[in-house]
Amino acid sequence: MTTIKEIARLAGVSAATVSNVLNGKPGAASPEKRNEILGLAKKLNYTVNVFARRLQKGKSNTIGIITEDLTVFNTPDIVDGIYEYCSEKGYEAILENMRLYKKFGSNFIDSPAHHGLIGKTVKNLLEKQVEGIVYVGYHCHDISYIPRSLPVPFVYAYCYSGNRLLPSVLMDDRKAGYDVTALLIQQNHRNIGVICGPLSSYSTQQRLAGYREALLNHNIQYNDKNVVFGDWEKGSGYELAPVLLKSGVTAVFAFNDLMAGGVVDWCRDHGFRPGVDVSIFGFDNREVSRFYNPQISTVEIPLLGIGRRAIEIVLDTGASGENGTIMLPCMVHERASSKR
Amino acid sequence: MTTIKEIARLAGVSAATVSNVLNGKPGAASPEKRNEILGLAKKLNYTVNVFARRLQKGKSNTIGIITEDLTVFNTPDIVDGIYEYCSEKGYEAILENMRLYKKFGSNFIDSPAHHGLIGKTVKNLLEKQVEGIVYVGYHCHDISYIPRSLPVPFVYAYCYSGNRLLPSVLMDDRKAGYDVTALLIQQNHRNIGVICGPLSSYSTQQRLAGYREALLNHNIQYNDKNVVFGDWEKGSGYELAPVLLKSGVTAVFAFNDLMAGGVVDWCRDHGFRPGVDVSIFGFDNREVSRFYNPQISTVEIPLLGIGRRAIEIVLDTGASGENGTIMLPCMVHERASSKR
DNA sequence: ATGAAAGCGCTAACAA
DNA sequence: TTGTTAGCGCTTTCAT
Repeated sequence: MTTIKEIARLAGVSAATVSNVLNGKPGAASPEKRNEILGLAKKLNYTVNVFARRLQKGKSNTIGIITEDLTVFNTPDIVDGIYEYCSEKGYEAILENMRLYKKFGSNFIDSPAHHGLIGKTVKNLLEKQVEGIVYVGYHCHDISYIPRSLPVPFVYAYCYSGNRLLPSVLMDDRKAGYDVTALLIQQNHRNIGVICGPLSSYSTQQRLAGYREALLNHNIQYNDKNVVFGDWEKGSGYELAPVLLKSGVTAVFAFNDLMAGGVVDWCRDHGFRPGVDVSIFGFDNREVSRFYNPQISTVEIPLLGIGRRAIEIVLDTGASGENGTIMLPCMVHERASSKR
Repeated sequence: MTTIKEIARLAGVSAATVSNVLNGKPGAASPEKRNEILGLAKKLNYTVNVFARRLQKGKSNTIGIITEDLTVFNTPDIVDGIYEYCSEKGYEAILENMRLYKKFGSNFIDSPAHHGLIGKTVKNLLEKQVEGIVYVGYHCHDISYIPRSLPVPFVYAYCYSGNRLLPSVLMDDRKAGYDVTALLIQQNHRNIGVICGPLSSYSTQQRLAGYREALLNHNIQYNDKNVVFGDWEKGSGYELAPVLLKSGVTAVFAFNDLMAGGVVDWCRDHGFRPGVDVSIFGFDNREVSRFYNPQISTVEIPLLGIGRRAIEIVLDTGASGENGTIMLPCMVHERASSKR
């Protein structure tokens, strides 16, 4: 690797002059010298060593991203949003992928081992002089990890610190639950079934709260027979569909697209026409929802926005909303599985 | 940020001693001094500046990854494979995401603007002293970009340099085409329809070649009425299905899962039972294929392996196979859409 | 057991 | 217009 020194030697000037010329300082050298230096740099394929530069400048212009698992479906878009904002602001991003899901499955979350791993990862990032960190969860869960005496801003994205000690950016699950329910009510459904995820899930709780709120606001009696709990997998949608449909619901709101797909299947296997006899809603706007037949109505999570907002807070140390938690609105997509 | 110097001052020793102690050099200091230094480091939350260290050591232990688009479905797993191998070898990875697909769509590929962007990205990585680069395509396409006088190894993953000047790692599309066809033949299909992608696509050409080879090896006449060309979208599968089925094929091999889904839909809409009256195969093993009803038989691309192999070549400057192109075998998954 | 000194590649303040 | 000097934080001889 060619260095400034070498160019200086060949051009017969000092390293300082080369540095100045290469950095475009006006009047750093005579036109001839300037050209000579530039020519040498090109010929020798000179590349600055950004780390030497940063060391000297005392500023890294870099932030760190920690992902729980890059291969879980929502993560890349969040990361993408972070990168997007960074490049707009002239920042670099370093990505640390913990590969949690692949390595440990779901039970690992918020365990001491998990906290330990985060600590190690944070330290690693800190050694690289990052000026802030965004932590990207692979689903919305509570995470009580608090880095001890963190010298840089730290924001959770797509997960949250239940103890509210660190800012988080999430989608507004409650509002989404409300919106879908209100939409179905507006379409004259009075008996709306819900297939939740496990009750322990934050998203389940929030969406369910939104559902109840919408019923209340429209003077519809809440009926707990209409609320059942699945496990986010397609199979549970298939199994729970009859429970709801036999008790007379005219619409089913499943809390993810996979379970909604299960409902669609059950309907078709048993003579109910999705989108005609029964309206079906999913959640997540996964690829499968648009691909399915019929296409499944769903709710899009503002992933890019979550990423952008999180890094925005980190960099601008900006307004962090009430309780340090920011909720971004989701977008409802009506498709054939629910259109009337 | 605490520095070694500061600790040295507080402990009343030299920076060299602190460095040695912190790096675990045996006999660097007396036990008491040692403890004092370690204690101070902990108390002051000391973190090494890895860049200062690297500058001094003259080695970055870092490789660069360039992705065409991180959010396109196959990319994260390839990246994951790269990270996995790196962490095994104690290497760091820097990710540069060009966001091509999101920003420009498909026409951008291999255009001068694209080459310019790659050049810029490579330069960027080089400034960070990477010791090698893996370039990850978002689909298998030719890319004629050759970095001029690259000082570090450069490998294409999931795309290839048609001029064979740089090594590439790909899946073996031809073999996959052969395997699926042979499997169908073995299941007594003699009239096998194919829905390709556009003929300009490398994967299309390869898989089609494999298809023909399998027919040939089993003494089945190739019939070009059985080969049609779609656009990778579900709709084209739906439209082309009748073209094939009405001419009497008993099996349809679509070159991606989306188009296979379209075939399934058409069959169901017209009284053909997928997996019974007609066998349907897709390609890619996307989430949708397993989610569909019936589940779609498909071919899994060894994404993780492609990533691992690519970085392996970069780091070990290892055996780069014939023509510098390495083909990794795919895995066939038989599911309900084709089981007999 | 401990430290002084040199230097990695670069930039910036100040001189000349 | 050009150069000298100093130093970013760290590691590594080589002395002591």
